[in-house]
Amino acid sequence: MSLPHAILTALLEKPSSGLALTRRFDRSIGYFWSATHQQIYRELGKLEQAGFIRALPSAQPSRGQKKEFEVLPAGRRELTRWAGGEQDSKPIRDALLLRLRASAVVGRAGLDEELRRHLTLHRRQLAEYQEIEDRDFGAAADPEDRLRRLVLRAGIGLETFWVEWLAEALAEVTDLDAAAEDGPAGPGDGPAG
Amino acid sequence: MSLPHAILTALLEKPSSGLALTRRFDRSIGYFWSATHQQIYRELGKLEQAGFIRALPSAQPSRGQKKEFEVLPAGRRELTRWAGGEQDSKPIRDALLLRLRASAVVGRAGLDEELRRHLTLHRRQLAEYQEIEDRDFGAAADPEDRLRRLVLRAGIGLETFWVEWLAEALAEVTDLDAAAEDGPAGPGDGPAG
DNA sequence: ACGTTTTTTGCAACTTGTTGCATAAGGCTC
DNA sequence: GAGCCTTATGCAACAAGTTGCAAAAAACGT
Repeated sequence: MSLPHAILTALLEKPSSGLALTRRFDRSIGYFWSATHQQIYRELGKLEQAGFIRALPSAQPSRGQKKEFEVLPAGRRELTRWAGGEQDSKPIRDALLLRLRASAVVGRAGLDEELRRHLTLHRRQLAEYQEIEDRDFGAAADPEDRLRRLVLRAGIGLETFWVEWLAEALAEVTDLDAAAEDGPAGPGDGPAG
Repeated sequence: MSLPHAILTALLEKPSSGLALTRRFDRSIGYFWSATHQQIYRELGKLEQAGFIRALPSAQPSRGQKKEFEVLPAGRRELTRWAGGEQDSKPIRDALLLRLRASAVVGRAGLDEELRRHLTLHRRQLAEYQEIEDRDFGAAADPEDRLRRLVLRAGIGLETFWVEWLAEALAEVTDLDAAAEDGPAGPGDGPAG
């Protein structure tokens, strides 16, 4: 729904080719709006047809040959229009939380390993974000960078939350498994479900 | 990808009709795995064909007539199998963060209103979660409820994070707008972008 | 008994996102 | 210059999610 606007933003920050965009989506923008190269190429085609962007004249239209895009005035207007409206954040869809809920019914086999795995992943992501903050946002500068830093701090806050929650969850599950070994077990209970 | 497992979990917790499931997805399970009634009916059909669930014998197969489903042993096995694997949480896709990034390029017109709107929404959601915790999870009880409470606490933690971040963002944007009124403005700057 | 509303299930068309592969150009190696 | 890897663009088929609507049954009012 907002992929075109993500691309317009990225292209306004810096005109790029499809592959360069894909790379940037893997790094900065993709942290909060991911997209595959397929989506990006398809959307670039649509945006070009809509007259929002155009290929830089240097490149001929041939397959396998780099094609750089820049945003046209109509594209900037469209992004401005979109940014003036409301952005509804859709509800969470988190498979790990779903699995916890499932584990309450069919048993907790392997749950602690999975929690530990996620803990590692989120710690790594948090470290990456903090590295970016240290590198790119030393002293708060112009308004543009202060807004971008705000976005980064959302990422840091989210990862911090997950790391803390996962630690709490791990402690709880460990406690449950220990209790199941001594005491009697209820239905669907026990570490080897 | 995990909608069938969300439904199996819900049906194991309590056999239900399609509409009843939809209602429950609007409340508890949908807080971390949302689904429309369309998705649910379609998936119920697939699950029935796969032999994972069956309609309770009482109901005849006729349109507009309630049809309750229960999970068959094969369905429980499938859910157990799924819960034994890895659940990859997909990257965030947050339109508000995207908009912040866009606002850094095309101006901050209306940004503070939007932040305030989200703040209200997240405060409301947080209150709803806390009400559920107070109502349904007084004293920590059996292992099943302790796991479900853990899930709820993830929701509470996430909403708490957003409320805090939005307050921080609002302060930052207010400060930027104030600075733009006195001092000189850079490119893409100014409260009326 | 009759029309209206609500409940419940479902089809069809569409949009968005994913996966696997194809194709072309350019550079590197031998 | 033939083979191979990397870069770069793109098609096609599929899977998942959304939107709008239809239609049968039940409940309700008069």
